[in-house]
Amino acid sequence: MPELPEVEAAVRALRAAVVGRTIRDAHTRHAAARRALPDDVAAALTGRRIVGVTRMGKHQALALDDGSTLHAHFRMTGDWDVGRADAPLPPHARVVLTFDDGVRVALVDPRALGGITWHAPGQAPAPALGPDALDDAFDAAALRAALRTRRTAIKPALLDQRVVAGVGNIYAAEALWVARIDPRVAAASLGPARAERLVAAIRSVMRDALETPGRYQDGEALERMHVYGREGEPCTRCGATIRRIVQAGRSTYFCGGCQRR
DNA sequence: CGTATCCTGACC
DNA sequence: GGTCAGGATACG
Repeated sequence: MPELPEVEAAVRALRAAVVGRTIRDAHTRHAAARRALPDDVAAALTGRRIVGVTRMGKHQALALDDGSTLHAHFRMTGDWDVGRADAPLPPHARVVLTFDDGVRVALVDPRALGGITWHAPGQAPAPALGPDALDDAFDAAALRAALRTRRTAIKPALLDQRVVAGVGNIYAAEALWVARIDPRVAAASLGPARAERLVAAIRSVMRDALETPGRYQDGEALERMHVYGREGEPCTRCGATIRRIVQAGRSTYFCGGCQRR
């Protein structure tokens, strides 16, 4: 499910449930999850205490008391299920962590593209990322600097986590609509004024989503979208028809009327 | 840039 | 049966 706002909500729930708790059992329930977290590595987690949970873009890091890190990524369909250890396990639970106080956290991930990996102290858990979309370091100057050498269109560039961390396919489309920028515009051609508008739009789209409970696959969340999933519908701003194109293999929705090249 | 790949489920 | 899906990476 996750772009930055959904991951942030998941991190907050996880943090409240597990910081200060000690792992009593860790195991995987799917071949892909086991490749990422082999059985012996999972077994060695017993006795480790979680000392902190942080988010970097869409990545999550669970700091352990021995200086090592559990790195979690939801990819397309991951989410945490937090509950009691004696409750029935939800469908598609791929990794299960049980804690000393009876709390159980499961990585629920129907497509099993996400996962948890373990990293020894000093090993970087996440790949190099650009500034987090909600970080003050993400401003118009930083965005333009990151885009200057790109030869791609702005929309696929926004999905590159080295440009800005946390933006995904849905909110990239929504932010470009808010900023009135055509997703096909060359990334490197973005001027100062449009970069400013785009940064502000990304922030506001992320903040709005963060403040709204629920997930964006819910009908209620999709109703708030201005362009995503709305091919053929009239633009709420100018009335022109929302279009769908494919960029870098992914759907892009935009309004051909008020999003300018 | 495009394509394929990792997976499963929903939908046509 | 085929297509598509919120992500990311590897390769041509």
